[in-house]
Amino acid sequence: MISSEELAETFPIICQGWAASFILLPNGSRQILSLLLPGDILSVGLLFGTRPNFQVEAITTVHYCTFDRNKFKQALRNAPDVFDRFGRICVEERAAADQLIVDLGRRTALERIARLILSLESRLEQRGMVQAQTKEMDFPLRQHHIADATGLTPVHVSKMLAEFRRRGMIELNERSLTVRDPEGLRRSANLR
Amino acid sequence: MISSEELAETFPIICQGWAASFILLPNGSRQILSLLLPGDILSVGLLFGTRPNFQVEAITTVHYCTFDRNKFKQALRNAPDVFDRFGRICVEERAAADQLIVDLGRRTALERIARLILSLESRLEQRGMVQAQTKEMDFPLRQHHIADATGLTPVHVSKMLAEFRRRGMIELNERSLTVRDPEGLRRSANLR
DNA sequence: CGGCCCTTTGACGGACGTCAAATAGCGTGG
DNA sequence: CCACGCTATTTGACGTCCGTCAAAGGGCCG
Repeated sequence: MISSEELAETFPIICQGWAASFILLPNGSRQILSLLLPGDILSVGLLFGTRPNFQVEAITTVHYCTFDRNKFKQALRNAPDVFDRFGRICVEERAAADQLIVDLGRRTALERIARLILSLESRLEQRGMVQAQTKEMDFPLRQHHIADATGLTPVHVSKMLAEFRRRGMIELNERSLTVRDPEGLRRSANLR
Repeated sequence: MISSEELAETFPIICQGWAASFILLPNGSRQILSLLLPGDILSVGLLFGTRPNFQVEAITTVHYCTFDRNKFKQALRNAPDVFDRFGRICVEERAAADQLIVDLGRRTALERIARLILSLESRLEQRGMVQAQTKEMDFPLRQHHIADATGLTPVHVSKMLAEFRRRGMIELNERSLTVRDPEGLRRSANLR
C-alpha cells in the first residue's frame, strides 16, 4: 500500500498487475475510486503537484514505471497531439468517475455489481487479457474489494454473486471469472 | 435545460446564477454530478471535443460566457502558468467528484445532506455570496435538487431537513439558508 | 494440528423508499 | 376578487433492500 505522501513526487503508470485507488474514512470504512489495470495512469492529478486525496493498494503484485513530472509537462506543451491525447485520457477518467457516481447514487446492489463486472470485462478485453475462446479472465479481486468498489458490504456482495451464479450468468472461482450470459448480465445492469 | 448536443461546440463558464450538471437514467431517475456556481467551468472535458456524457439544468436564470476552444487550448500551451492553473482546476474538479463518490458509497442520508450544505456554504463564502453578519445565503435549490445530488428521494430529504431544523442547526425558508450551528453540522457530516 | 482469512448462509434490524393524504404557495384566467 | 390547477413540502404508515451479527466450513501456511 502506498501512502499519499510517497505518491506526491512521482507520476506512475501501471505496467503489470491490478491495483485500486481508494479513500479511507475515519470510521474505517473504505471507498474504492477506481480499479487500475495495466496501462492506467495512477492519476492525472499528480501532474500538478497537489498532494493526492487518495491512497493506492496493490491487489496483485504490481509493476509500474514513473515519469518525471516536469519533463512530461513540457512534452504536453510542445506536442499538440500528445496534449490532445492526454486530454482525452483525463476526460475518460472523469467519465468513469461520473458513471460511478450514478451507480452509487441511483442503482441497486445487483446493478452495481453487474456493471462492475461488465466494465472490467470490457477493459480487460481491450488489453487482450480475456481468453478468446473460453472468455475466461483473471480476476484477483476479493469480495471485500467488490464491496468497497460498489459501496456495499462483503456479506451482501456474497449473496448477490450467489444470485448471479444461480441464474447461470457468471462462473467465478479461484481468481478467475467467465461471463456465461453477457446479454443477461447486461439486462441486469441497465434499467432498474 | 441544455442538451448534450448543444454543449459539444462551446466552452462555457457560469457568470451568474446556479446550475447543475446531471445524468438521466432510462427509468427517469436522475443523479446530479455537480452544482455549478458563478465562476465555475461547466466541464473541463469540453476542451477536448468529446461529446459530454451529461446534461445541464439552470436552477436560477443563468448568465454565462463561452470561449473558443482552440484559442483557449493555444493559450494553455503558450503560457505555463495558465497551464498550471488550469491543471489545478481540473484536479479540484476531480477531487470534488471523488468526495461525492465517497459520500454516495459510504455515508448516511444525514451525513450526505450536511456535507452538501457545508460544501455549498464554503463555496459561496469564497465568492462573497454569504452575508457577513447574518450568515444568510441565497439557496435556490428545491428539495428534489438536494435529493438528486445526494442519491436520496425528495420525501426523505424533507424528513432529514426537518431533523436539522428540529436540532436548531439550520434555518431554511423561501430560497434562503443560514447555518445556525456550524460546529454541530460539521459533527453530523463527519464520522458516522 | 491450529490459527487466520475468505466465503457462505440465515435470522434479524434499521435506514431509506413508496404510497398517500393534507396543506401551502403561486400564477392564471374568469 | 375568487376559483382553479399546478408544484413543492410535510407527515405518517408501511414495505424492502441492504446492513449487522453470528455460526460454520474451506483453504492456506506455519
